[in-house]
Amino acid sequence: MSDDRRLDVLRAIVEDYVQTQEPVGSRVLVERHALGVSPATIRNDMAALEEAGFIAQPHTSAGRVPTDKGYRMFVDRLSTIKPLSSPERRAIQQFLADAVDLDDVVDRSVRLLSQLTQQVAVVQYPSLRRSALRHLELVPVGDTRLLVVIITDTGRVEQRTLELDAPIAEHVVPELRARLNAAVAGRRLVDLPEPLEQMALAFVAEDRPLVHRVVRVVEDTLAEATEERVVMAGASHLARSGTDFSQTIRPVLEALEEQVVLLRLLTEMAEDTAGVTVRIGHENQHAGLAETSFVATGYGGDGEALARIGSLGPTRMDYAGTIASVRAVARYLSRILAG
Amino acid sequence: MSDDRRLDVLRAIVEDYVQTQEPVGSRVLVERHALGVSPATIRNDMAALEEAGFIAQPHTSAGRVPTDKGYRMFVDRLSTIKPLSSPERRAIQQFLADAVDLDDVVDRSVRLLSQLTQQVAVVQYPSLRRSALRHLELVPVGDTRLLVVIITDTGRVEQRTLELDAPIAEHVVPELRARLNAAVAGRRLVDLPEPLEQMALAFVAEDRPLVHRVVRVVEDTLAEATEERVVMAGASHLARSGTDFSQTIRPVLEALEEQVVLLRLLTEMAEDTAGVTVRIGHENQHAGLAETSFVATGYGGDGEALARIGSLGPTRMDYAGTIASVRAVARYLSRILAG
DNA sequence: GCATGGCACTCGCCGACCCGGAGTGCTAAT
DNA sequence: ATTAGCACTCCGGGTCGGCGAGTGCCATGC
Repeated sequence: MSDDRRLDVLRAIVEDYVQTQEPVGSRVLVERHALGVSPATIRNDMAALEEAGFIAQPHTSAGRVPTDKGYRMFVDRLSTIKPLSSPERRAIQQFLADAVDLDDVVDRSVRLLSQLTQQVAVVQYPSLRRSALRHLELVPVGDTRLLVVIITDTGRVEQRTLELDAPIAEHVVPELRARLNAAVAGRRLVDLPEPLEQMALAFVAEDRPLVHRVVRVVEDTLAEATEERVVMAGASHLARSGTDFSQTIRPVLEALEEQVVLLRLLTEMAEDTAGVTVRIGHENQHAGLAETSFVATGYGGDGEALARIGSLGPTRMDYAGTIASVRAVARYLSRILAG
Repeated sequence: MSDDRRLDVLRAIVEDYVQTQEPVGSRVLVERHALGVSPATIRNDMAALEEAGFIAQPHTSAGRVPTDKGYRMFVDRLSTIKPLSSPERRAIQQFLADAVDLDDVVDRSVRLLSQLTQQVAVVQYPSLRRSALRHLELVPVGDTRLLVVIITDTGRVEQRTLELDAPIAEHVVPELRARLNAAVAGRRLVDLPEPLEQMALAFVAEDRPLVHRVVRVVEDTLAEATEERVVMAGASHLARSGTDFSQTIRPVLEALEEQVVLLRLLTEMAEDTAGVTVRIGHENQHAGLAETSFVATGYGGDGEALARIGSLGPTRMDYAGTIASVRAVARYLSRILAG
């Protein structure tokens, strides 16, 4: 018995099942793939694969269906990554390049990926904590309110309103603005605390409280992991016809509406920016996602990813194609943000 | 024959059908409602109602189901608005009051409404064109780029990057910022063009090109109807079990993913801010929404609404409850924005 | 003239039944 | 180790009948 052939059989089963959505039997397997052996032989291999937990049969005498473990093996052994066609690449590049600002870039990316994979796409905004700051702006609003606008080098803009106890002294704002910007410009969040503390010392004692409050807001805003934003598109693909998946659609939609769940999905994956991570079925923590797989990778930043992007679909999805699409969009997205 | 009773019958049919989701027959009708007549009498009325197009029977001998026209009549005659319970009101108020910024307010509103109605909720961001400007900020980025940040009195923030041909003269930015703000502060978009033109004249000729470009960006940004933003929540409610609606779910999800469709949905409704508008089934232009109804109203602004908020569900929805919820959320939302 | 009771009729739904086909596992032979 | 043959299982689809809900109509009563 050849282990090699068994893996071939597994691969063939996955491929056929993904395509037809129906349990695949030994006969059609030899017909559609050049396996060079008879159905009976395949049956023996299938029995072994089932014993090992890679495939299962829904009913006593139906064909076989891959299990999560089977998909896992399939994905791990997946060597052939189909590259996208070059018109496809150009289309992606062009579409992303037309974006006018960060919101637009992210929006286009998520729609694009959803379109390419015909699945749900998820994109995380470039992380604030890992971005560098480009500019801080202070805008007095009325007497006792101060609007703090934070602009990062990825083009992300965050705003916070600050309620003050006492009216703002006129002279403080311009000075604070100048010093703040001098202190933070070009720095990443991680490197911020000390320069900011230093800067605060430069003010006269009576202005300190205000300065400290502003500093705190800036730090809080940048630190809030909660503020990580995630956008999603293509939910309608979940309702693709001809699949019992439509029974499962409710919990999936519910999961996808929870920012928290989306975020965990994206961040619980391996930290290396190079590779593409695949989570299959029950490997996802969330119960509602037990029948879905998620393919994700990082984008932006060198070495350490700025944020992540991924595609979610039924476990019976086209893994090779999805991986290729996710990787491609991530690459062009990184390029846009860097340029 | 009493027309009054016929309307009662129609009302009873709608109420029962909304509750049970099943065609309602003459017998159960007299059992569950105190109509004071026999099933046979009801049958006559039903025949008349069917003749008039208010109800229909799915199969020759099944109960009756309201048509779009029937729902329309029902809604138009709907006098009893059930007010929300006072704990409910308090909960709404509290939940919205906890919001930290505009994004948060809108986000909370849409989730809240979705929760209350157990349907899809849609909220439009306060319109830029109708908002007043609070502040304009100019941030030079590098030598040839200028970031324009626009802040409205509703707390909305828009940003645009401007690519310039020539490096920016240092002295221009502060002056421009000051004059711009003097020109626009507190004004609504509609009233902007002249003051801006006037202001541009105050600059020496060589700075005019830059000034004009900035002015143009501001006007364009505020004018772009495209930039109207709409957020949606509660898509999972579409997949509520026990309804053939799950067959129709795909086109609905597709429609809801199109910002354009959402916007049309919200803006094609009557312009009066006071009332709640209801669109039933085919009254919605979009084909995918033929089996849904949409309940919406305006919020913010006095007299003329700043933006709109609404709830979308199957035509067989609880109109009275939905109308009450939409109205309640809109009211509190307006209050928050005004305060 | 409207309401009502009675009655025949129409269908849709459900369970029973049956059959064909696909697929398997096993065994014996190569 | 592979393969052909074969008996067995079981799902899916199709047919059939009976049941029940509901209707429309007619004759009757107030």
